[in-house]
Amino acid sequence: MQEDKKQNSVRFSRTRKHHANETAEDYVEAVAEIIDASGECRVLDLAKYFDVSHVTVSRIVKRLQGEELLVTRPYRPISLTKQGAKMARYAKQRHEIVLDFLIAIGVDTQTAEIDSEGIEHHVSAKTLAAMKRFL
Amino acid sequence: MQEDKKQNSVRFSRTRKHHANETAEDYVEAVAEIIDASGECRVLDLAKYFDVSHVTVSRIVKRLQGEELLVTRPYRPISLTKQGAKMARYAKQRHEIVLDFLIAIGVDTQTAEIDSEGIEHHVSAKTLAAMKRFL
DNA sequence: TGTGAATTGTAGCAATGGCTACGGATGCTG
DNA sequence: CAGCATCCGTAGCCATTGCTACAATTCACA
Repeated sequence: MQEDKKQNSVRFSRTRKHHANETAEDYVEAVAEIIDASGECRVLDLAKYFDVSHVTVSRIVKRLQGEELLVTRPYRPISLTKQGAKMARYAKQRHEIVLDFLIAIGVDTQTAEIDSEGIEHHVSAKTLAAMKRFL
Repeated sequence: MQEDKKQNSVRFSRTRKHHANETAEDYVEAVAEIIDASGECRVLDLAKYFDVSHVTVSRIVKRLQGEELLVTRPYRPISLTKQGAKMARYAKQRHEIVLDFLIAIGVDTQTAEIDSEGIEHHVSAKTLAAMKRFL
């Protein structure tokens, strides 16, 4: 019973906290991507990227700045901290492996792109390794 | 640009709403599992299952009753509606396919159990089909 | 340079899902 | 059948992520 409980507490990790992590990963990855593509990243770029209002982006950016994942000043572009860049690299790598893996097992590219976005946050190191072996 | 925006709105489906769906699926699946295992499902059973407080369960159960996924009365056991049972069957099936698939690509059972919980909600019909073909 | 468009921030609302503290129901057991 | 333990509901707090409406800032161009 105790073991079951412990196991579930891992399996169903507390939602709010877990999702905040996913958001952080999505945002740093997007910031890296946007800077890479266009030279700088603004609040509105992220709003378009995630298809949410600029207000939502603004608030999340503020939170992530507090977590020292990115840096910005009012009305200024957004850049990643060292820590944020590290997270972005890791997220991107994981994302690419999941994407390539889905394509490798026969999922069409567009579906693979959609699904990999959702899946990537739930893939442990071990599963990621298994996907790499498969590729 | 419009196309990109549209695509992203699918890829990054609005979090709150999406997560509410995940919660619903997790709960109906758990209710089905608990009833199957012990004959009835109580609030506390779900609280132990998800390792959250009974208060959280109570509120979510109320919401899901409003969505006609399950039925209960104060201080009484919880059962699934027809619609809830259907969702539970679908979720269970999808869960099992993802779990078996992860094991098939070489992930150890325990890790597969953890990861499949998170992954299952993000697997489209097409990806699920690809996993089935692989098995 | 000044003014208007575009961008970003702030205020404040809702929904969801965490929690503790406390009170009411239920039901077992002496 | 009385009382106590267990179960469950309510009140009320917080955090996160949506939103609209409005205010402030920046920037380009006339």
